[in-house]
Amino acid sequence: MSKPSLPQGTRDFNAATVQKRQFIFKTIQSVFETYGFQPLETPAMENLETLMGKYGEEGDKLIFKILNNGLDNPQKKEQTLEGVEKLFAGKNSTAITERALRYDLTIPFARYVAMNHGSLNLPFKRYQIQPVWRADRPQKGRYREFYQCDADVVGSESLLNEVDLVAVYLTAFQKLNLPVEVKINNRKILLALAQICGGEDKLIDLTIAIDKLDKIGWDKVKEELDKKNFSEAQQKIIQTYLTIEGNNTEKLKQLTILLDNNEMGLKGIEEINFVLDYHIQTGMSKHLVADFTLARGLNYYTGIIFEVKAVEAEMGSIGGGGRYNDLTSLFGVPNIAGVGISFGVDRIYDVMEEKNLFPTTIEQTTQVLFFNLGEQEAKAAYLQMMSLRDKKIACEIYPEKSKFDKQFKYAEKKGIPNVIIMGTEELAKNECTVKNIITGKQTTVSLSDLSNFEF
RNA sequence: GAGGGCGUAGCUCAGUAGGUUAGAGCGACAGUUUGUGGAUCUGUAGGUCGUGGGUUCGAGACCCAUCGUUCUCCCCA
Repeated sequence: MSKPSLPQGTRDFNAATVQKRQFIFKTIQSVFETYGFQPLETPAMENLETLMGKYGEEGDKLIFKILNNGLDNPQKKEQTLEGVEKLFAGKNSTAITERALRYDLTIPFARYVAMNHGSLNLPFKRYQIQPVWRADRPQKGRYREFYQCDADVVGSESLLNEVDLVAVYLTAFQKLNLPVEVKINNRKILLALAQICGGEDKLIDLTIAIDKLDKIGWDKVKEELDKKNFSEAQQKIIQTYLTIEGNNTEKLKQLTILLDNNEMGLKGIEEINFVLDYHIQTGMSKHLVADFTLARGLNYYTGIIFEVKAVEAEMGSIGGGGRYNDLTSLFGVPNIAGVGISFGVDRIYDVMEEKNLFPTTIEQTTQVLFFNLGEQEAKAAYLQMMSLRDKKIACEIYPEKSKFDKQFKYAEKKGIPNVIIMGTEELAKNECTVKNIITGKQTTVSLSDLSNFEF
């Protein structure tokens, strides 16, 4: 028998880790609810067709596909072999796989909205906290199974939603005590830049090149632009665009000049201004940074886009989102606009752990351990324990009659602060001994008073 | 998809230019202590050196393959 192991990129979570993760989940969830979002859960698997083509070419490759059952059925051998042929031709085959694990929460949500739009009360605000799976190669801050916490609003084009979602981000991270910066940009601005530099069809090439700036530097970006046939004049504009600096107001002013009254661009700038202006009022604008190099890969975004970065941490983005004006049309229901954000809990956990930001109080364990000193003693102790449990005090009894040494060590390792000793001596007097193993203080308590004892 | 690092006891690692019975610390277990733990001391258990080939008189060490893991790039949370 080989050693047991875990699939690549997946993890087990021990008690301490689960409690810390729960802390993050609960914090985010409570913020979502405070802002009027309601929960939704969708299945771990979707029809492959629902997911394919929604995340770009790269994204499609990272979808975990589920092998169909019954492929060994001899009667279907022909179909199966044909399916395999299709796979080798680079196509998907429903004969081999027709289901896949969810890749994010946004597309399943869009699918849900498309299926239920008749009965939804628009604008519809939902949040969703579930794991997603990606067949990516694991590395730091990157797993094959990880949680996302999404909040989306559909059926409203108002920028007030963007304003609100920024507030959700900043409120949640403030509660988590994790300093962050929310970067904001607008796909309309990127589109405007593309229009100025050779046409809208250049948008994708442009965003890919722009996105790489902080990683590879301008010279390499220029090389990419050369390859994609951007002219010198166009490159000049792009370079100016990328080197815009200053505070948000200054940056937007410079951008306005650069984009030279491009209608789309002005619209984009106006939208960012709207959001910034609202948050000057709330005092949150100091955590908001207009960043025109922000592009975001998911190609369904059409308006404002966000990305959250932990301040002073070696970690990719810990959240992202944006506006998608026609996501449900992919599922045959046009004209439902939406905007949403996502929290990457696993990365948030990693950053908080690295920076030691978890409150010490969240690791909870048993409060009282009853020693087991024999059959009669254990039976008497059990009764006392049940009355403490009624008072919501977490207790347990050591299941075997063992030496003190062993029972003490168990309590110590599990971090149980109190032990109760009920042996023959104590029972004879209807008492028990309560010992705090941290302070070493020992108290004799009569059994009738035990349920009122302050541990 | 491309490229690098690492796989030796439950854990963290050592193992010198290939040489006999592969080591340490921590942990575990037992005793010192029939009902008062954390300390000390003593003792015990635990490894087909990831797996499979190859080179060699001889491989934990060298070579090849394979699996696992980790990191970087691509891309992303």
